[in-house]
Amino acid sequence: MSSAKPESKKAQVRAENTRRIISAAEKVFAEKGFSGGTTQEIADAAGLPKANVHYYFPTKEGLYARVLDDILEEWKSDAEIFDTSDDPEVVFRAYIRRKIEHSFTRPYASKVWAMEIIGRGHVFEDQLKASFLKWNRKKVSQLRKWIEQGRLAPVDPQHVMYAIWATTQHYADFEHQIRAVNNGKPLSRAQTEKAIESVIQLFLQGVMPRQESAPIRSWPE
Amino acid sequence: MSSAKPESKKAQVRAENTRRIISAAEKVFAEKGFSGGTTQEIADAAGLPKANVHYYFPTKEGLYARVLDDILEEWKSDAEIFDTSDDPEVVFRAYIRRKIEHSFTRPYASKVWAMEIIGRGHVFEDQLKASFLKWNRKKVSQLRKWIEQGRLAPVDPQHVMYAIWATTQHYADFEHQIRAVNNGKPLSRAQTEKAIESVIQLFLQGVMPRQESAPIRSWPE
DNA sequence: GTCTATAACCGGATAGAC
DNA sequence: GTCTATCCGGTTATAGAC
Repeated sequence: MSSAKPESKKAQVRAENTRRIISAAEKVFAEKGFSGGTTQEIADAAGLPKANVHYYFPTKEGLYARVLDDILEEWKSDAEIFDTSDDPEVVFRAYIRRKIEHSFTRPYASKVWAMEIIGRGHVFEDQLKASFLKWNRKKVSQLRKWIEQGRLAPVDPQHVMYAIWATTQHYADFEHQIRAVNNGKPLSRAQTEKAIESVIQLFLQGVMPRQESAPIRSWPE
Repeated sequence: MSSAKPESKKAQVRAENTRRIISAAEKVFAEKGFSGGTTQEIADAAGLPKANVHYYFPTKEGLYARVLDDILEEWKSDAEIFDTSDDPEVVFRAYIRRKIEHSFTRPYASKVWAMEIIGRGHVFEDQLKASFLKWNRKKVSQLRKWIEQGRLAPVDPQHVMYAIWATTQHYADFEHQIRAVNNGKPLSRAQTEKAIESVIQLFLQGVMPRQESAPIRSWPE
């Protein structure tokens, strides 16, 4: 009576439980790996009995695949700027920033993806590869077009993409190492901003100094 | 009689078995993670019965720690150029090249390290951190010195190190993803060379085009 | 030092009451 | 849909003969 459709209440509970299980699984798989993370631990993190996890996701493998599927969608949404701007500098700045921001706001996603690829990558191979390759091809041809127009240096566009993914996801995947360097503390907001600026500068300018007042090369071989 | 010291023969067998077990463990842990990789699988890969693996390494955890210890030594030896050259361009070229070469010749090492750091990183925290931090500090101060001398652009040296590690180790850690992009085939020697050149160019010059004939800045803020 | 057999334990999955 | 109790396969580690 309180609801027009009796089913919609149940559907809502179902959606909520599903979401919580996936979120808990992302965290557990990120910290323990697929084999190391137990369904019991996922259930505890989701606040449900273990049997309920199996009710929503009959197998651990299936739950894991679902988690990865969601992560690929995040990877894609991070690149939306490719569709809304045609300026390479604007796209690089925005894409790198968004990727690194996500490395701090949703680090588990990046970690699970990394572990999947590092290991044998069965789910990637069987269920995600085709979608990923199609998406990657589109982004790479955008870079290639800019290179042909002389708006990007003549660098291999695929390797540039690899470098963006590597440098930005590093802040999520190697969080423990970075925290150790930072005296055991996670990076502050200001330090996060510094990381973003450093990576952007690397891509836009490299690390060699610019000779502002010297039109001829002043560094001998 | 064929050997002066009777013990040395046994010591030799011991050294050989130890080496084979560590090498097998590196491979198995890289492909399956710490929890997913079984001692049985490691024993099979080493060509020994499982009980013998336990004879040399009483616990799986201890074997894993030993594998990681060896990998940190490799990371350090990759940076030897920092001690033999004082030219930033030479050092960057050599360090990046050597790191990427190792990503192709010994990919399992990089994968095990990555998984350890991505997960909770207990062994890193307990046994490797101090040695790693000391080594890192030394390399970073070398970069900082060059920046003060104006021989490197004023970029944060620690983030430059992160970027080098990320981009070079990516070719080992994300090998499956890269192979998928490359039509399922591992990179050829020529493609490997292309990867090395691309990453070196990224660090030395960035991706923005150079205006060779324009001595004054032509890019407005 | 090597190997077979086994102990002790744990985790994914399910049965079946509610 | 939810939850308790349980099964079953697999894993680390060890005992003990050779």
